This record gives sequence, structure tokens and C-alpha cells, in this order.
Amino acid sequence: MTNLSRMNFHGAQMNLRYDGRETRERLLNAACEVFAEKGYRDATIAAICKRAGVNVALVNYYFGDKAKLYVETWQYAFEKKCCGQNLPEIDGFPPKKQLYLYVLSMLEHFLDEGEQGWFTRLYLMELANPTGLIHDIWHGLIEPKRRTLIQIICRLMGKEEVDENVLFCELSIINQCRSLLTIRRQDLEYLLTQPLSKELVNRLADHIARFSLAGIQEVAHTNHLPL
Amino acid sequence: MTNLSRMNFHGAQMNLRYDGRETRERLLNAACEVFAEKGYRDATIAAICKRAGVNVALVNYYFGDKAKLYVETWQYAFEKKCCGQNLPEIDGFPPKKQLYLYVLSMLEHFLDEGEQGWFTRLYLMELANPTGLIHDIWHGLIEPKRRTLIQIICRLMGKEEVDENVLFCELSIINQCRSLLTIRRQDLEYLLTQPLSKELVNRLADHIARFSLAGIQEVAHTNHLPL
DNA sequence: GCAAATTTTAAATTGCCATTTAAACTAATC
DNA sequence: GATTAGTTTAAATGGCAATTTAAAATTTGC
Repeated sequence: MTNLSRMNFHGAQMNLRYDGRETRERLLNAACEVFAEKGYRDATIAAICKRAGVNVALVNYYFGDKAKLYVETWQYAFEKKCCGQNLPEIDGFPPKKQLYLYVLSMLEHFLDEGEQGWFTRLYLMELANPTGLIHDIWHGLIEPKRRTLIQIICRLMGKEEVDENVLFCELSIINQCRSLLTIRRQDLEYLLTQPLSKELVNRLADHIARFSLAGIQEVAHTNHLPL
Repeated sequence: MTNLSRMNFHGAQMNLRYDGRETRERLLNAACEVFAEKGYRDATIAAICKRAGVNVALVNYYFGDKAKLYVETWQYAFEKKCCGQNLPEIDGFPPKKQLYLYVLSMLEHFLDEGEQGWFTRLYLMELANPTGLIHDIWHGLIEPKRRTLIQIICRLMGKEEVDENVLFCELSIINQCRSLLTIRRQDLEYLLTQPLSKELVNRLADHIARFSLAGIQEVAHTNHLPL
């Protein structure tokens, strides 16, 4: 069996023996951890295979190359480890509380070392160091989350339509969260002069929600900076 | 002349012939551009030397290795290309306007392709992908800027002392700016549904200042999120 | 149980990049 | 203008990581 005849078997599906499926899955799990921890560039195939306890050649056997493994890992992490449930149920709450819950859900995986945090970490790693490899998937996965936040903002501003001010507010909010998640832990602790803890994360979420709420209401009212 | 006897000539100073000084400077300039554009990891010595028009061996000859070149590039960019003037003169303005000027100064190098932007870009590249190499320099260069912002916030909050709320606000502000500068241009244009322009950057600076001003005043007053 | 297909392995290959080497070259000094 | 110190060059070296190969091992279907 030449490699050529395998060429297009690298989808998720076919011709896999039961033991094959298992190794493939082990690789995906290991890839989740390593990619989430190191980012695409710094993650080595060797490290992934070591963590999975399999031979280095198997990445190419099952996925073709590192880039394709990365893409599959993304989808896998989304479907198996996150499954759209990254956002808590926020319907029915007043919009102020919705904003708080949204922010909190972005931050709360921060200290989470477990499976829940993998997708979030992959996401943030990609934000910090875009590989461009997941461009196609990105849209479908991120856009729904985006829409949720935008709706909350619109409601808080009393607007029916999305305009520049709404998008600016969206940026302000996600950027406050994003940077917190991408900054090195030690740097954040230096800036805040205290060690990270669950409580600190909660206070931060609280702060960002209040800070942003006031910001949203401010820019909803007037259109020029009072100097 | 063995390499050993050169060992500690890699400082900025000694024993350089006039033509040597010139090549050294050409390397530093090229390094500014390449490091600022690619970040430490993705910048190759070959690319830097090509841009400088010199032989690859000269990086090691003049600086020892890539890491030392990076550190010297940082200092060089700060002294020659930025020189502490990254911040505009803000004394004498009311604190609200000071905040606006501070934000604007962080954003305005964004579209700047010239020498002025190099240090800012190096700085942001380091934030996005910390090498840890400039840890020692960092403090001295960044801390003064930080202090400026913190003072503005304190004034706006009517506080004498720096507390957690002040630091949270500082984070909120610099994170809004940071992410804008580190996000890929195409991604930002996608999020805002319009091409980047000088005017857009100005409106963004305006937004961030107003948004943050309201946020600061909000958290200065109360200590709990009204849900 | 046998044959075919699939999986796994160890080792080789390839490519990229930092770093070194040693010889050729150039400027400065006397 | 010869000697010395400093500079530049092309080519070699060495390390790391992705990828390939071909043979060995295992499972599956009959």
C-alpha cells in the first residue's frame, strides 16, 4: 500500500480499524493539550506523539501533515470538548447581567487546567499567533458567539441595528478579555501585584462588566468626546 | 585572531573600525525592521543580513548570537527611534484630555510604516510573543509610561493612592489598545466591516477614551455590580 | 488458519536555520 | 610599505523538527 493510494483517506471517516480509531483519537487528545499549551509553532509532532504514546510517523499516517492535524484538532476540540457550550445560558436575564455572564464565561477558563479549557486555549493561541490555517472553520465557530455579544450590546444601547458604535463596544469588551487571557501569567501577576486566584478572576470579570457597562451607556448617548 | 579573544568585545563600544561601526549600525537598522515585522521567532538572521546587505556571519561577529542582537536592537530602537518621545506632552491638560492623548499616542503608530513605529512594533511583538530576553530592559522602558497612565487614572478617580480598582482600569485601557495593535489588520477590518484609515484610528481612539472615561468614573463610585 | 488490508515501528531523509571556521580582504599605525 | 588589528566572505557544521520509507506486526474477512 503506497502512500499515494492513501492520499485522500485523511478525512475523519473511512477505512479505520478499531485500533486505528483509538490511536487517532489519542493523537487528537494529545494534540489538544500540546497545541493549546504551546501554540502551533512551538508544538512539535514529536511532543504530541510522545504524549499520545505513539510513533512519530503516525501523525502523517493519519492526518497527512502537521497543518492538517491542527485543523482537525480544532474541530475535534470544538465538538468534543466545548460543543458550543462555552457560553452559559443567558436567555431570560436582564441585559446587564447577560453582559456580566458573558464576560465571566470568557475569563473563567483561565485557571481551568482541564478539558473544558482546551478549546478556549486553542482559540486564544490562534488569536495571539494566527496561523491562518483555521480560517475556514473560524467563521462558523466564532460568529455565533460574536452575535450573542453584539445583541447584548444592542439591547444595552437601545438600538435596533448594528452600527459603528456597537462594533467599537464589542471590540472594547472582547479586547479586555482577550489580553487577559493571552498575557503571560507572571506578567499579569506583576501588573496586578498579586497572585492569580479564582477570586481575582471573579473580581476582574466584575470589573470588566461594570467598566464596560458604563462605557456602553456613555457612547450610546453622545457622539463626541467632552474634553 | 581567535573568536575567544573577541569574546567580550560584543558590547556596544570598543575596537570598532569606522567601517565596522557602519556595518554594525546597518545590521541594527535592518534588525529593527525585520524583528518588528516578524517577531523574534520568525525573523531569520539570513533575512536581517540580506536587508542590511551584509554577510550572515556578521551577526555573530558583532553581537555574538541572535538573542544578543535582539536585545541590542531593543535598546537601539528605543534610543534612536523612539527616545522616550513615544508619549506626547500632556502636562497642563485636564485629565480627561490627557487620557485621550494617551490613547491616541498608543494607536497612532498603528498605520505608521516609518521609523517612528519600530519601537512600538517591537514592543507589541514582544507582548504577543514574549521571548523573555528583554526582561531586564523592559522594566526601565515600560514602567515610566505605565506610571503616566496610572497617574491619569488616579486623578480621574480622585484617588491619592493606587489600589486594585486603579490597576484594573489600567488593564482595561491598555488591553483595549494592545489588542487593536496586535490583531491582524485583515481581521480588524473584518470585525469593523470597513478598511483601516487614519480617520478610523482617530474614531477608535476617541471611542476608547470615552468608553474608558465612563468606565473609570463608574468603578470609582461603587464597588459592586448592580445586576 | 490464511490472505489481504491496515497499523506500527525504527531509521533514514530532507530542509531550515543558527552558528562556526579559516582564509581573504581592508584600514590603520608606525 | 610592512605589520597589525579589524572586517568580510564563502563554505562547512550541527541541531532540530517534519516528513518519508520500507519492513515488521496486527487485525479483519473469508
